[in-house]
Amino acid sequence: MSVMTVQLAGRLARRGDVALGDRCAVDRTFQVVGNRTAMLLLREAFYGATRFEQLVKRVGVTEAVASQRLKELVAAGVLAKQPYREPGQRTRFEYVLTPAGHELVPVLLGLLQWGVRHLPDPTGQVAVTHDGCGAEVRAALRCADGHDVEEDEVVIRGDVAR
Amino acid sequence: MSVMTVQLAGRLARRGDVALGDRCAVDRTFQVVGNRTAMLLLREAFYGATRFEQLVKRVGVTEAVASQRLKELVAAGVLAKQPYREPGQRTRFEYVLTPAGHELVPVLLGLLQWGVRHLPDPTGQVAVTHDGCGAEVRAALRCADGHDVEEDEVVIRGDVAR
DNA sequence: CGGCTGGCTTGAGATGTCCATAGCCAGGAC
DNA sequence: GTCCTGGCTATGGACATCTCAAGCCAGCCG
Repeated sequence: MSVMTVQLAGRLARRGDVALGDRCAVDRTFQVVGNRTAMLLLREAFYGATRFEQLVKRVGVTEAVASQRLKELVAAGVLAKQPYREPGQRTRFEYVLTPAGHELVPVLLGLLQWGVRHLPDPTGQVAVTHDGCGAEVRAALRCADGHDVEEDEVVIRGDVAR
Repeated sequence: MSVMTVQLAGRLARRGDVALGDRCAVDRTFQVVGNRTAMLLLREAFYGATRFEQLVKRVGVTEAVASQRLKELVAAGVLAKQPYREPGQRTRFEYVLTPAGHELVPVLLGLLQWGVRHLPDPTGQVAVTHDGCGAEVRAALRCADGHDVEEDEVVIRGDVAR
């Protein structure tokens, strides 16, 4: 077990040409939310849709695909499948964001906002703003101590078995 | 042109079952960085790789795919293809993040950190920390006025032609 | 000149993700 | 019981993306 520190940006410690530190965390996350349907399901869950039919209609995907992706999202711990019963109805299931799912919201809104800024839709304009002050919202980096973190202050450290 | 406000979360204004406000910004962004190779190329560009051969080797993808994705990323304004010349060499090109590309870094690191937290790699451990204080780094939302923005303080407002 | 290297391009085949359509099942409503 | 609805599952085909393998071109090196 060797320990390697990757200091960003530009001052990158590497051994050979292999990406150290990360290796495959981005890959693994992408296995879960790296497809259109999963990301749109996540968006709709964030917007407040919970029921299967609702999700299918809003995402605009077939039931087969929605079913498959929802299963994967539940397995990955992004969504939870919870029973609920409306009066006079049988027990059904709804899909709600787990705490881990909520942690993906900055990523989701980062993608949304980036598209709004850099790939504008010619047929309509969208703004993502802060409810209190009306200013534009963007994804940023913050550390657990509450500091704003700039790109060059990020350290990715990996204890990678070799 | 009608204007609709989508207030999150749970207190969502909708008309019918169509997602308002966003419509397709997430989709459009996903056209650019919604595939494994593009995201990994972005990661390596962030880590400091610039040359074609370097990117190919580190991402672990074939030259054909790398060439294709790099072209798309350049077309989308995420990377810039710049000429450079090492002494005694002919002019070559390097790929560097544009300002728009740098704006995707919080998204990229958000995905990375989410994978580190929720999909741990059994063969090694990785940490993403703040250089100054050593605390864990995560993606968060911040508005242009500098406020921290919570999930339920986000307003997505769309002027959507119908 | 011919060889080598970096930076691609092209083609064939595997795999993944999508859509459309159809069908299954449980449990109220009748 | 039969119908209907919500929530899936199954099949087939289209298209995107990946891999492997081969080849092309520019320019420096000998």
